[in-house]
This record gives sequence, C-alpha cells and structure tokens, in this order.
Amino acid sequence: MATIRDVAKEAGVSLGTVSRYLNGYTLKKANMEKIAAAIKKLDFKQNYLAKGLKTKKSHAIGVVVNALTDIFAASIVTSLEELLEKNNYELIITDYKNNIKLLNEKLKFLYSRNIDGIVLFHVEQAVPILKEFRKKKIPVVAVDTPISGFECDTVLLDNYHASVEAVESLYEIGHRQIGIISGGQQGYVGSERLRGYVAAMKKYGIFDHELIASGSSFKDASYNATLDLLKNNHQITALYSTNYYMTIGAIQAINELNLRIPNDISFIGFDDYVISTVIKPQLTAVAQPVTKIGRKIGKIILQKIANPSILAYETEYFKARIVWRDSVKNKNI
Amino acid sequence: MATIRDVAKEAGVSLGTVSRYLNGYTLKKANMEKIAAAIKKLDFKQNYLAKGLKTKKSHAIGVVVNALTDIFAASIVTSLEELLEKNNYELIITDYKNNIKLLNEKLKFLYSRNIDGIVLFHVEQAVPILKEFRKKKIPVVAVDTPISGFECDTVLLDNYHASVEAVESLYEIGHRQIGIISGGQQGYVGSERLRGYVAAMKKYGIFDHELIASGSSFKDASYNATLDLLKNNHQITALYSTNYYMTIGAIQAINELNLRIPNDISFIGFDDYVISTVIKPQLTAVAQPVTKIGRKIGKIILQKIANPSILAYETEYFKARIVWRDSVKNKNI
DNA sequence: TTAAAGTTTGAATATGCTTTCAAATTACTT
DNA sequence: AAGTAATTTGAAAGCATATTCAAACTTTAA
Repeated sequence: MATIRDVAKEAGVSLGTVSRYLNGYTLKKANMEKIAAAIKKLDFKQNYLAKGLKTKKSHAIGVVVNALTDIFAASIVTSLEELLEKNNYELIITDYKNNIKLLNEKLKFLYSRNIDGIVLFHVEQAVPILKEFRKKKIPVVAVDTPISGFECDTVLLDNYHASVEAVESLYEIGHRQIGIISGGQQGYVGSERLRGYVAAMKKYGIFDHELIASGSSFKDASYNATLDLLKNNHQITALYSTNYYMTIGAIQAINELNLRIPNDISFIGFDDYVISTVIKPQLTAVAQPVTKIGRKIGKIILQKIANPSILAYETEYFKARIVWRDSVKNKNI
Repeated sequence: MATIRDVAKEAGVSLGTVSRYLNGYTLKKANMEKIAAAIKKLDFKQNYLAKGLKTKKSHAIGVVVNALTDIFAASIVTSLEELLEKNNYELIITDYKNNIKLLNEKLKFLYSRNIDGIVLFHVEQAVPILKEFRKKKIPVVAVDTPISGFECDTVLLDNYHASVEAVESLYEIGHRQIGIISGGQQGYVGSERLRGYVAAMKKYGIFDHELIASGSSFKDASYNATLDLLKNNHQITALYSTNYYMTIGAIQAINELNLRIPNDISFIGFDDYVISTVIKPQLTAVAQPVTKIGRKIGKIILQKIANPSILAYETEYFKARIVWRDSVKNKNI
C-alpha cells in the first residue's frame, strides 16, 4: 500500500505538500497536477486509521435506530447514507430495541469508536453518555422525536398539522364521526398526532372522547383497540390510525369485523409504505418526506462537523402530505 | 482520555504488560487485577484508531445489501449485528441498489476503510475489487445468493426444497392445478425456487407450462404476471408466489380479479413478514430462519478473521419452514 | 538450594498521517 | 529590478498502540 510518503517521492514534492493537497489546501497548479498523477499511478488511498489517530476524527457517523427492520428509519437512512458517503463518511448503524439501557451501551460503544457525529432515531429521553458527546463537541441529531433532557439539533415531522389535515380532509367530505387509533400520550410522536386530531375535532365541534382508541403504538394493541372502538361505536364513519404498525393492526380488526372499506368505514393511515397498496382497497395514507428528511440530517451533521463551535441548535419541521387512494369515501357525493 | 501508558503507571506495571493484558495474554494474577483496577479507575478505553493503525485491523465489518429497506436483509443483519457487536466489531452498512457498478464503488470505499470482513447480500456476480479483498485475506461471506466468479463462504437458503415442500403440501391436500409466480431464471434465488416447483410438479405428473407465470421479481411485474395467469387459467386452485414483493403484487391482482382466498384460490407466499398477517385471510407463508442465518454469518466471519489462512470455503444451507395460516384450503375435506 | 522455565521490564522501533517552524524558493507588484 | 507576499521544503514531534529483545526478575520443579 502506497503511503503519502511514496506519493511525495513519486511527485517530487515534499510530504507536507501532499498532506496539504489531500486536505484541500490550494497550492501551485503544477504541484497539484503532479500529486494527482502520482496518486493515480500508485493507486494511493489515504489511511483513515492513521489520519484518524492524528486528527481524532474517524470519518464515521453513528446511526442508532430502534430497529433495523423499521421501514421508517431505513427509508431515511437510505438517503442519509447517500449524502454522507459522498462526503466520505461511513455509517455505523446500530439498533437499540427501544431499550434505554441498551441505548446507553450502544452509544458508549460508538463513543469508544471515535465517531464524528451521531444520529438518534426516536429517542425520547437523554442517557448519560450523551454528555460525553457534548463535551467532545460531537454533533448529535435527533430524528423523529426530540430528546428530553438534552438539547441538540432536531429533525421532526410536523405531526400536529398532519393530523389536523387528515381530520380536515375527512370533515370536508362529510365525515363527522371520525375515530382515531392512537398510541396514547406516552410517546412524543403519538401525542402530537393525537393533539392535532383533538384540536381539529374541537374546531369543528365534533370532538367526543368515545371516538378515541388509545393503546400502545404496536400492532397488537392497535388491533384490540380498534376492535373495541368499532364494536362500541357503530356510528363511526371514518378511522384514522396513527402509524404504520397500528394501521396493520387496525386493518386486521376491520377485516375481523367484516367491515368493508370504504363503504362501511373510511380509513386513513399514517405512513405510506408497501402495505398501503396491497390491501384492498388501496389505502389513503399520510406520507412523510423521508428522502428530504434524510438529506437534511446529513446536511446538519456535515455542517456541525465543519463548525463544531456553533452552539445554536435548530429544530426543523417537515410537512407530511396525504396520498389519496381508495379507502376514503366522499359522503358528499 | 487515558492511554495505555496511564494505565501502566496507575497499575505500576510496564506498558507492554498492559498491552499484553488487553490482547488476551495471560499474566500473573496479581498484575491482571492491578491492571483491571487501573482501567476501571481511569475509565480507560482502547483507541481503536491507534490499534488499527498498528495492527492493520479496523474491527469493522462491511455489510452490503441491495436496499436498506429490504426486510429480509434487515432481519438478518439484526442478529448479525448482535453477535458481532458482542465481539467488539462494528458494522458498516451500505446499499448498492442492485447496481453492479455502484457495488464495486461501495466495496472500494469499504476497502479503503480497512474493513476486516465483508458480508454481501444478494450479489450474483463478482466485481473487480473482490480480488483485492482476497489478496489481503479479508474474509468475504455471500448471503442469499452465491457469487459467480468468486469463491467464498456462502450462506444460502435451501430454496429448492422449500419449493418442493410447498408443492408437496398443496398436493397432499388435493391441489393439482398449482400455479407459480416466478421471478424467472435470471436470478439464483428465483431459479432455484422455480426449479424446486418444477421438480415437484413433475414428480406428481401434474406439471404444465401454462401454470408458470414468469416476470421479474418485483411487485409490479408480479401483479401483471398474476393477472395474466389467472385470467387464462381458470382451473388453477392454488398459487405459489416466490418472494415477499411478488406476494404483494400477486395479492393485488387477486383482489383486482375479485377472487376470494382460499375459496376461489389457495395461496402460499415465500417470506413471512408483516404482510402475511394483515391480509384477510392471513397468509400461509414460507418462512426463512433469519435469526439463525444472521448468527451463522457472524460465526463464519469471526472464525475466518481469527484464522485467515484457512482457504476452504463452506456453503451452508438453511431450511425454510411453512407457517400455516388461513390462505390455503384443504380440498380433501 | 539450584537449575530451568516462565514473566516482566524498559527501551526502542514502527504504523501513516498532521502540524509546526524557520529557512528557502517562487510568484506577484509596483 | 527590487521588494513583498505567498508557497514549499525538510526535519521533527506527536497521535495511541503493538511488538521485539535482551536483561532482570519470579516461580516451579527437582
């Protein structure tokens, strides 16, 4: 393996000049060309371990998701990775299985690997090791959920307005008894989505506690909650489920009750992934701009790495949009 | 940050002794205890960059998948990561979007990062950079698909027998006109699954070309293929679709044709993820042992890293099993 | 008690790169 | 052409660790 020293010799310049070349300083055109040629000829690759040892940077970004199989995180990471790899950063992806203790362990692991930045998906609560990241000025970006007890750049969906829009849309086409399958108040995302629903329902004067089914945000809880809700509220004409996995459970329950979508009941689900188009009829869904979100995260990380002393943290909101398919009935027609 | 030197001073032993301690050599019990105490006291963490520079190992494993959102790869990586992280390896995960040129680029990137091992999902064909990995004795494990033109350890599903079993099961409960939605011959996985189907059908003397719908292995092709197949073969009583995404397309087509599962048509789909239980009725599916597969990959990698001079490559087959739900009708009852 | 075997020590060298600095060279201005 | 500004040089130090080696020290066995 060729080293920077070999390149210097080959190009007939000094070692320091090559180093400066590699680090983006401008130098005499002639020298730049000679160095470029030497690099090509020798097939020289920087040794990131040596570089990292010296600079204390690894050119690696840690990404912590709750589950690798979570389609939401995976979609975002796809575009994040594209951007970061272009900038010569590698992604170390890890899951923490919604276990706060495991999260701390995984972050320690990443910390010990001299990570240059870190992206946390869906973390509600600060863990001790985060303070060490702050001390070392390693940028942290929270995605999907703000971290309580730790200030950092945060990229969120505007869940509140997404819910408002869902309810408004249903209202406009004649629905009044709009049920919600909610994850309840315990998580940020779930409570924001619920808050938007409540606000919109109240705005139209059609709010009713009975229309809220609240469980945890997983498939099985949602299945049970939906079953209960629909058995006890035959007047419900539309159902709004507040995440992908809850949509799955809700649809199972609707099937179980032999209700037909959209004739017996209209349906809007949060998140628009493959399920939406498999189910008959295809589902109207609230879609998140995952590609944009991924790019934004990447930009923030790169910017903060380039300028670690900026202490201001921004919170960026992205707007969801509703993708209309066949699961919602227009009652005005 | 404490260094090995600080630990030595604190423990009152020499630097080399600490180094040997950290690398698993046995030494005097008293010294081991003193060093352990010092490490704890100073909260010492090995610097992987320095260590890597010296040993030319990064303690990182590259994982290349075709898409981060691919549930199959994500499921396997979940258990792979668990095992490798326990052994202090980090995972650098990357996708290559089924683009062979991009694959080579991504592998070059990983190569330049001094990766200690590499796992390739669903790669059909060798790319040039793989030779460099071989030269440096960096272990390569192929998953899901053997790499043509490159010999390495390979972890596969026994696709052939999974198909045979699916057909046998359907035959035993009275089905004779068993259609298949196949990805065609172009990919290893698809052709193996088709081969098993053909063999089993021939064994029973019920093989018929007309029963094979063949397209690419994606949702839309499968949708069209299924539509064609079922329109032209009203006698088909059971359908076997050969991967997750094709199942989605096939189900869409079945819905479109207003066929009821399992009364009008029975259905078995390859891969058992969340879709299987959302659809009404819930789908009988061929499930892959993803956790076991992930662990096996990890074991192979660790073993080959520990012993890079072993030149024998093994090919390990895993058995799928059928998860029975409600989409298959027993015609004998 | 002594010889043999096993450990530990301290110092040195190496890994590939960045950074610094005074001195030397080259390039611009006027 | 001279003066100033900008670049490059060569050498050295440093990053945290591993490894080597002869010498010194311990432990074990006879």
